[in-house]
Amino acid sequence: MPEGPSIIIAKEEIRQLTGLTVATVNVNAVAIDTEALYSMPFMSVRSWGKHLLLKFNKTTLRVHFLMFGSYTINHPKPGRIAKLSITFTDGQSLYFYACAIRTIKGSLTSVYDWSADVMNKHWDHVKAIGKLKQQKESLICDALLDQEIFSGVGNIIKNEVLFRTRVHPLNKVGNIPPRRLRAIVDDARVYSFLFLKWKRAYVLKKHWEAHTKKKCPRDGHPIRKLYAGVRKRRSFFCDECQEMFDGT
DNA sequence: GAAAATGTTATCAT
DNA sequence: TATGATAACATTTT
Repeated sequence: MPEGPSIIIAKEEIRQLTGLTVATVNVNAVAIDTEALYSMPFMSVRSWGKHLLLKFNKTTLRVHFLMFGSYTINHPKPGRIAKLSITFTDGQSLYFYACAIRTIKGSLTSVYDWSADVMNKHWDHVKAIGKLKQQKESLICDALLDQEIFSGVGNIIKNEVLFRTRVHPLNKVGNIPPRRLRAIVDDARVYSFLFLKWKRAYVLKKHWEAHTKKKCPRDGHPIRKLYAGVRKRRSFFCDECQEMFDGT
């Protein structure tokens, strides 16, 4: 479920329930005020990166799927206890499993910087470059996972973008030439939309060039796997065609 | 059946 | 206090 494009798909599916009125709410091990939801109209759905935002009349629910979260509409998963179940007065229902849920008070715009979301129409690549310049010592494989810079980018997108732009994941941000950094920033958005298109068509995995791969599709060299950076997430890369800019 | 993985956050140390 | 490392959580796939 996790990365930004998957949240876009969730948003679109769940949007069909907007306009309905909440009938019942059930939570399991989630600290939210269910009282505030009863009888409330489900107004709209938005997203910020990996955050799915369900707007009700007086409150907004923030759903984060983490690694394993999922949701279903009208069909609860047999034998599973949802973190959150909502039924509407017309009989339809919405279920969230294994996710983190919070309420947000106040306006969303006061909480979220939409220009940091790589899939948002307000995405601002200039701001992203500016933030990267603030952390020259970070490895690019860590910086790409920074949700304050690249909201919505996850580990798959990270690996694919670095492969596509031919930049080695172990580069320090400050060592990457401006033109290449710009290419990374731009491709984070471009690849996210490709991810979305391929995910919708159920052909995402077959388009992976580096992530989980053994052999480089460009030159046949081995793809190396390393738990790199302070985040220790899997990096898949080709030492031959992804450049190091460390001056050596 | 063990292990790893599209991720974040709470808690424990330093 | 503030920062950083580690643990915890949870489910599907390999």
